Amino acid sequence: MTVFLAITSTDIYVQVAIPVPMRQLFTYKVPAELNTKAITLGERVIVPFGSRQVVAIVLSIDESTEYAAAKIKSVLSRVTDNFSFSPTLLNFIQRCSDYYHHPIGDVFQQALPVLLRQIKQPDVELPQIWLTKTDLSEAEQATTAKRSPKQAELLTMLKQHQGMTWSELLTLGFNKAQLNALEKKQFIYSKPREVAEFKWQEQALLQDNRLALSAEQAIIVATVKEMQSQFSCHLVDGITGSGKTEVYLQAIEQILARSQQVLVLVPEIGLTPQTLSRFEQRFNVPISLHHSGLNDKERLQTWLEAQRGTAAIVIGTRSAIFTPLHDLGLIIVDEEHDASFKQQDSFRYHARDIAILRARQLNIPIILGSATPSFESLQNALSGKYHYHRLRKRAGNASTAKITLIDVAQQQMEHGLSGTLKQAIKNTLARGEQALIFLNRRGYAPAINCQECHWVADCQRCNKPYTLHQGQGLLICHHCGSQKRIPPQCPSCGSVRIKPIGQGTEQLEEKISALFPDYSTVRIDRDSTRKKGALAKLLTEVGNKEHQLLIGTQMLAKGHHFPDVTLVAVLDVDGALFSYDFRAAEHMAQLLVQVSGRAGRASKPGKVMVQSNFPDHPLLQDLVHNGYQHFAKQALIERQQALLPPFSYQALFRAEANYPSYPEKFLRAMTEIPFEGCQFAGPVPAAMEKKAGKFRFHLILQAKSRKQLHQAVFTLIQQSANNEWQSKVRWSIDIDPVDLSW
DNA sequence: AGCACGCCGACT
DNA sequence: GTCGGCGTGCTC
Repeated sequence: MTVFLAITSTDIYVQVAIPVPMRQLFTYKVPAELNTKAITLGERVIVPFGSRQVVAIVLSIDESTEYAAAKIKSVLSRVTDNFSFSPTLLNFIQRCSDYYHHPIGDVFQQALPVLLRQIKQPDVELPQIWLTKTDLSEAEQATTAKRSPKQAELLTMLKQHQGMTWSELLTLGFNKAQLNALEKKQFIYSKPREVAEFKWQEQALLQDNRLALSAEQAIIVATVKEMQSQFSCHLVDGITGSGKTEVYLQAIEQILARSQQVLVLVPEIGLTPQTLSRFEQRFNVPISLHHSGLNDKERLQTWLEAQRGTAAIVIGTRSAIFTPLHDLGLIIVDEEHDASFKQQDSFRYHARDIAILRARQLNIPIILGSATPSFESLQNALSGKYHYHRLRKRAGNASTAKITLIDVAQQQMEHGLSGTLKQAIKNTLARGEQALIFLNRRGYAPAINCQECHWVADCQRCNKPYTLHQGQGLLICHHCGSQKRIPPQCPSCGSVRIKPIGQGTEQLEEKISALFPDYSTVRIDRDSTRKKGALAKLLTEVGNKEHQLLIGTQMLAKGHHFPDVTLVAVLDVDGALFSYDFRAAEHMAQLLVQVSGRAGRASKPGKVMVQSNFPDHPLLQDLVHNGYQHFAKQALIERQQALLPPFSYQALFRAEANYPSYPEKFLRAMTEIPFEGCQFAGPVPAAMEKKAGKFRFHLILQAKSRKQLHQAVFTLIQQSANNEWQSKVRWSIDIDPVDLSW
């Protein structure tokens, strides 16, 4: 039909998504000469937009338009590289835009590799892969094995696989020098990878290291197999060392055996190498990577290999959920509770949540794995919405450190360190073992309490702790917005020692090495590992015991195992117990359990010591004595009673402007109309109220059902056009917000 | 988000 | 006199 239209040169109009934060499509005319080969949905076109040109995506093709003919411009050109969005991916991205109420053009922008968003389209080459030559001299190999073990390791790796890319090898920890050396010795050569759809062959499975499954594991693999052509969501809840990865591998094998592709999502910090290495040991199939260590060209190659069907497995971080896999058969989200799956700016999607959306759309299974499942996933599992699989048995030599609480209320503190803890660190170091001091930086504004009697300033109306806004010397309730001055004295005991909860560890990093001068201290955080390969280097040094005392943040809680670290010290958990952010305790618990899985080994079990002013707090007690699951179930009961997520649904409206009154007024105007089944909390100043000279306010909308939430958000967006403060503020929507502090 | 247009302050 | 500060409005 479209061909016929082209012949008679009837005008064709397209509605396109433009990379601007506007909730609308734009209509353009397609000149007949550009439509000789009929234009298709999902294609990219270059269009004039204002005074510039942009790459846009075709979302509808029409024979007529409602838009004023005089204002319509023509498409300048079509991008003819064949890499357009498939109908299913188009639909997926549109559904993401709808779910998050985020401008469609911006969503497409994020789903498209940087190089394909540009007017000047890249020259696409096939990725180079490295292979071993067939006529290797035994003698020479033996010499290499002896003289350069790392080269030998690389050679073995390449022998097992029919072609690996440089980015894979780099991610696995090899370097260019090793590769060059092997090439010089004429052991290996490179060539472009052919475009061929991945097809399962027997030698794709490297049999030798397949593990026997426990009964628990076998059931999961069998269940996934049974459901492999329908949507089903499986939560695999298993402690560190319980064999989650083996379950993934065998589930993946079933899918690969049908020549289908697998997408594996991992958290942002450094888990890709470990995952890749496990997968390479098992499968001789093309694996493509998508993580922050790759450049734009490499990411484009992953995207293209997935689309062409060359890649059998794609391993990637958050944004890999938008990879255009050609025949996707299974999605795995590892460490599904991890906060890095949620994007925290512009398009605030949660990769785990939309991964479920994508699996549902494609009628395929999805596996969520974690030792500390998010309350959302746990609730879905407990309620029967997901298949719930627990792995309780630990394989062989794995260990989990025990958590103990140190009551610091009555102790003399030295730079945030109690005497008890200081002694424990000393003892650990004296035994020749390593200690890790964990700095759990607050991601939330603190409450205040009395240092004498532990009275906490609560909002009487909401029964929630007030949040301190130091700048103004005010306490603000982040629930109802009520404010009061900081009391000069404790209303309970009259003491003047009123302090923010969870502070006083700021300069610790500098002081600590002074406290233990005989040992080498190393800091592992964002700053010290910014450089490429820096983290790997530090981890190696720690493994070699070049450092005895490690100081680190969040990132040390993830993935890496430290067998010789037998003491993990967590200096302060109290902030999480008294936060207006109802998820603070959940995150704290996940962190403690994750670190406890990082330390020690069976022969040398680790210990986690946690300092608190409130060691009797029921949540802490529950976690320490009954474990994460029990704690989570208890906390879920509290959430249910308080009607908090996952028993209700939230949207967070953020607004910012150069004057404090604008965002507040803008958001207040939104609260004027009530919505069925919905409540507003706020507007309140953001915990980080003034950032980059802008004043920021928050408004939370909470609804009993998803439907009611979406209806209300939809209406509020419509009405915002008439909001008299609308032009004075920048504002955005966060559906299912997880970080309320900024 | 860009980008142009426009209307006021301190410069060669 | 004009260069440029950023407030405002528009983009098919």
